[in-house]
Amino acid sequence: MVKSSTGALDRTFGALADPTRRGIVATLATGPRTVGALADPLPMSLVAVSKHIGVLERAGVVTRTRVGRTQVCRLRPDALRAAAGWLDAYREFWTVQLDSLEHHLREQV
Amino acid sequence: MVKSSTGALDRTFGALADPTRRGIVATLATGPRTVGALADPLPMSLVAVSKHIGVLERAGVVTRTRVGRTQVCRLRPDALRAAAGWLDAYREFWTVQLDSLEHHLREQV
DNA sequence: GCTACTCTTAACCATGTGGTTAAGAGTAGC
DNA sequence: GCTACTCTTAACCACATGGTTAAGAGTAGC
Repeated sequence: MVKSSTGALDRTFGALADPTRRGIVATLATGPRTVGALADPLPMSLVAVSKHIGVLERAGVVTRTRVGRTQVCRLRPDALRAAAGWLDAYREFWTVQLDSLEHHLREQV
Repeated sequence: MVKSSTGALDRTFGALADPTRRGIVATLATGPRTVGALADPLPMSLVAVSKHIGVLERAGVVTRTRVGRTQVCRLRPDALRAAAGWLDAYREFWTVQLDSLEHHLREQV
């Protein structure tokens, strides 16, 4: 089925739903890397890593720029910030709301 | 291919990668709802909503408990907190790191 | 220009998502 | 017990993900 409203948050959360891609994000947070440098420690082919980077790129989490014959990846903060912003709206829930859940459970006894 | 290490974060971020499910989370943040109440305003079948809830449930974001002949859904904060915690590690990046990126770009001129 | 290096594209396969309809399982209430 | 209500399971379809290998595109450097 065709996905009608594939928004930015969809792609961002989707991109983070994989340990390999979260690892790439963690690495890039320490500085830019080439595709090869990112792929080197990973237990999969370069092609697979390139495709993971493609998912991160489409999600706006990463940019690729050609430098000589290498492709340098950098982290873009915007998408990650948006995802964190969405979750922030529920920060209140898992602090305040926990108390009222506890309260509710006590009432059930 | 079989997914070997499908961790909790994988499922949590994956669950949030859909606007319908994020909407369900937003609704449940205001209080528990039955499956029917969640499905009512949504432009899709009850079955589709039930499957979305299944994804949220497997991700640990939501619990379902039978009450009479209805099924009541509640938000569980743990999974969301873990996802927000992961993103928090990069909060520094999109504030501090932005300055050094700017600095880097100026150096390139 | 030839070769080597780096990476992407193409083709393929298995699985999960995202939806449908149809049928089944539990519970409420007369 | 029968019926109505609420929800899940089963079967199906189309598409994206997550991996593979093989082949192609750009660039560097002799």
